Amino acid sequence: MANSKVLIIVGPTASGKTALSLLLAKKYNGEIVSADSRQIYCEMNIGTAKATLQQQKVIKHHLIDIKNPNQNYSVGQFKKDAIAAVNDITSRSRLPIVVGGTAQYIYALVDNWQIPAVRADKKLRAKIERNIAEQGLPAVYKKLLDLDPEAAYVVDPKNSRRVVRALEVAITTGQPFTAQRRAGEPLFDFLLIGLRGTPETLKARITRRTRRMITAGLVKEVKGLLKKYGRQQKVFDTIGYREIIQHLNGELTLNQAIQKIVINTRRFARRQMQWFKRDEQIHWVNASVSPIVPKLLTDWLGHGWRPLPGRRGI
RNA sequence: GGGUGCGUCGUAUAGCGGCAAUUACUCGUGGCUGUAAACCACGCGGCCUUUGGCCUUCGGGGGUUCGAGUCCCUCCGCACCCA
Repeated sequence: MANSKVLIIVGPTASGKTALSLLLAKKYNGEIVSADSRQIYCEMNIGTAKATLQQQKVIKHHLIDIKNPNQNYSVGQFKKDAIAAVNDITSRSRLPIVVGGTAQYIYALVDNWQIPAVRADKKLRAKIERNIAEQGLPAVYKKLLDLDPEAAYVVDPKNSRRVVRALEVAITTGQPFTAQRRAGEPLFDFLLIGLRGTPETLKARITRRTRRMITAGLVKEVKGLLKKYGRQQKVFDTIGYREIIQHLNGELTLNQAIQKIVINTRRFARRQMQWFKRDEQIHWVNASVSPIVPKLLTDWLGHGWRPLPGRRGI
């Protein structure tokens, strides 16, 4: 299984990952596995910049629209689902192409994170959070260190979410959290391609894409979601959705909301790059028309794989 | 024309005469193992021999004072009120 080839395409939002993945999937007989924490959700289409239904008809997509907005999802679940999808695609002699901007998901797969097999426990988390509110975060952090001294080196004492999770794992399993989170042997033969552009290009693309989303009916999409699921869903804390919700609440004009979406998307893109820029195995490409890509793929795939005829200009 | 108020870091703000000057956001750097489009930390006038030192700052100019972002005068700009 470790010999199975898996192509990974990463990059910040609006860098052109979708377009590139569609081209490569066509040319190399591939199927796409989305590694995107928001495209997981049904009915969030415009704001998450999903491939269109038309495109999904041509190229099979996995891990898109697998949850409703009122359901939770997580890295651990993603890792399982992604492995299953990759194996399924490989078994049909097609090339799995994992595409996405959720770096945590990407690296859970690529670095084979051994994620503690403890699901989010709402009640336990609520209880720990109550303790934090009553006794303060430092006191709760001390409790964690009692159960898991090694956590001092790994868990950020100021980040209550991380403390809550570490405690949740330690309490549930009776084992230290830090003993359970390791990286494993590589699962597949990965090739990582990273898409990036100059900050100016990216900014222009983001601005253009945001306008296109509005034209495509983002406000209507958000209205429909709110009507169906209420306002409280965690997923609605998503760029493009939360600003439109603020607009619908009367807190922002539509233009202000659009501006905020653009700004927040740019910040998001920068944060995404935090992960990717320190990964030395990524082959960086500046635009989806780069001639380097076919060469990389040919070298990596070897002779077993023949590009399908046609399709120039990748 | 008369009166009042206001001009402080990219923006918005704090600043009873001892201040390189508050807070928030933006911005920058970094972290992240089942919430990750989330969450968290640090930095943000300049220079240096950087647990410290030096220089330049709070619309412009002048004054009072050992000492002024803070008080006084004046000019410029903005806002509002009366004409």
